[in-house]
Amino acid sequence: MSRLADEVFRAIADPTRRRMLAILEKEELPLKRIEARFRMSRPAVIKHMRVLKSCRLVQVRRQGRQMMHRLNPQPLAAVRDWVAAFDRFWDTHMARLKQQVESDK
Amino acid sequence: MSRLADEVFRAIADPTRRRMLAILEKEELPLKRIEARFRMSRPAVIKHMRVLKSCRLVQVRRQGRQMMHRLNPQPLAAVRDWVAAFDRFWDTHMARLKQQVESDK
DNA sequence: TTGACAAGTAACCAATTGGTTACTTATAGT
DNA sequence: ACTATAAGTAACCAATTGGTTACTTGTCAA
Repeated sequence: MSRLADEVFRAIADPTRRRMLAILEKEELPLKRIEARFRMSRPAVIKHMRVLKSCRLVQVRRQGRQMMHRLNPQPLAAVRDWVAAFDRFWDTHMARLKQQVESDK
Repeated sequence: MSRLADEVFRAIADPTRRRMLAILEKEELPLKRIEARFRMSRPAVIKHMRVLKSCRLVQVRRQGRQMMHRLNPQPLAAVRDWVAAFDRFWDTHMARLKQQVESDK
């Protein structure tokens, strides 16, 4: 598994960071607007954003003295794909169970 | 978000635990067979399994003196669903982009 | 050019995490 | 009853994590 995928799994492990992504899903926001939504200091928010940026889940552009943060869901594809593999496992097992039930008739 | 979902996100954040799930995807295994696949002590493996069990990703049954471990992918549904919400975001943005491109013609 | 404001760094701290070695418990087989 | 084997706990440790306060940097606007 790629180093970036590892980072994404780590990034979304924290509930605060998941909330941050959910907030950015609705709109692009400057740091101070994000900050206002959390009961923690700015440095704490900045650290979380650093984690999200380093795995490309959040992208930033400067606008005057504000840093606009926007969501980039693309790296989540790694998570989606990883989970999907287990869906197939699930299906297989359901099929086996069904087969067993059938043969018991 | 539910306490169990939080635990699942934490559980799959660790690459070792993801590998363990991948191994159990293929077959139900006793601890010592799992242990044999990792270069770490038994207590370390047991601790990882404890995390996986506490969020129901792994279920255990006794068979003689062995503890058989099997995968239960069901809790991963929380992750699948959470990621799926962002797929919709992605689609929306792609649609907006397309619309923009269209109107530029 | 100075004042105000947004963003960011530095240094620190307590709690959690992922690992270790040494020891214990439980079950099977002779 | 004894021995070997599988699983598990206890106690510890270093590194990482998620937070803090105090201070710095960068940009706009008067």
